[in-house]
Amino acid sequence: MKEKTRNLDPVILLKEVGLSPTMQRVAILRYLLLNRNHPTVNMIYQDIRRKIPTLSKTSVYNSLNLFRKHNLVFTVPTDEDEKHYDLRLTSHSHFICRECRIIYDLKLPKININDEINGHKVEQYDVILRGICNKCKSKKS
Amino acid sequence: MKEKTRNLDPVILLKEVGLSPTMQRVAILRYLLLNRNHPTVNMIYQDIRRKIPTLSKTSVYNSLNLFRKHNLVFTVPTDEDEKHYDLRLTSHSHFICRECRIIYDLKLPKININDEINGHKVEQYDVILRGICNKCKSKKS
DNA sequence: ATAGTTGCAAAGGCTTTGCACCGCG
DNA sequence: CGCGGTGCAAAGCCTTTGCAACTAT
Repeated sequence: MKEKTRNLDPVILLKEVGLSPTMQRVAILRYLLLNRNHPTVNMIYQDIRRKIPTLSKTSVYNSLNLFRKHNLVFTVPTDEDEKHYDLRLTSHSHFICRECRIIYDLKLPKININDEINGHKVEQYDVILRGICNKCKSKKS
Repeated sequence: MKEKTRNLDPVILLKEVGLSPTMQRVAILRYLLLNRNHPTVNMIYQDIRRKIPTLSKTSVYNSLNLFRKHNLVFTVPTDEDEKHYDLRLTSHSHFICRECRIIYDLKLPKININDEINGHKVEQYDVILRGICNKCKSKKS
């Protein structure tokens, strides 16, 4: 089975869902395309501000919430206060290190989920693994 | 394979992990034992306040954070702002309705996760399903 | 003109922190 | 007395909202 390939140009992605590709939006979406690091609003803001010094945090929030409505980005379900954003161009799981809090992408064998479970209509699922990542493990020894 | 049965007495549970069973802590833990509804701090607070009117929200926070440190309770990874608490006496998954935001427990076939993936030490995993629950589905029709 | 965007400032909401008080060994 | 636990008040953050200025069609 082949993953559907999607266009990786932020401008085209935005147009596809009917959003005007403003400088800010393109920059934010491009950041997400280039940095697959599940960033927080602040990480995105701090980075793009170097190129667009007038960028406001509000616009980052606005854009990301818009992107979410259009299923361009998703949030990684964590138990942290800050939201972490994710593109999901391919289906994958996440490993969260309880030491350094870094979120790693993981390719797990797909699990079979019915479209309907206990009468609930299932649209999406996430698998989150937790533990100690390899870097933190070696730091300790 | 049999699930390990655990004592369901809040006092004993607290003592087992070395926490003194104060009135507040017992009440909070008992609430979680009796109400498997993935409550927020506020839900717990509002309920117990009826019996212990002097209870403070701070104490609810203090207790729950303590319980978490001792692995008595966990938080359900959602993308909401309020944390939802869960006991996990048995391993189960969660279904979150994107309409009413209710979190349902789900018994899914266990998935096989290695203790180590990509060099990361896996200690725990969560499966979160999302969609529309049966109640909200029928409301719409 | 008109609708859509941006960004500052303020508000809102959840959680943590500081600290005084209380109770119990 | 000393220690742990509680709870009020305040602070801290993340996020949203209100709104005025701006842009582009």
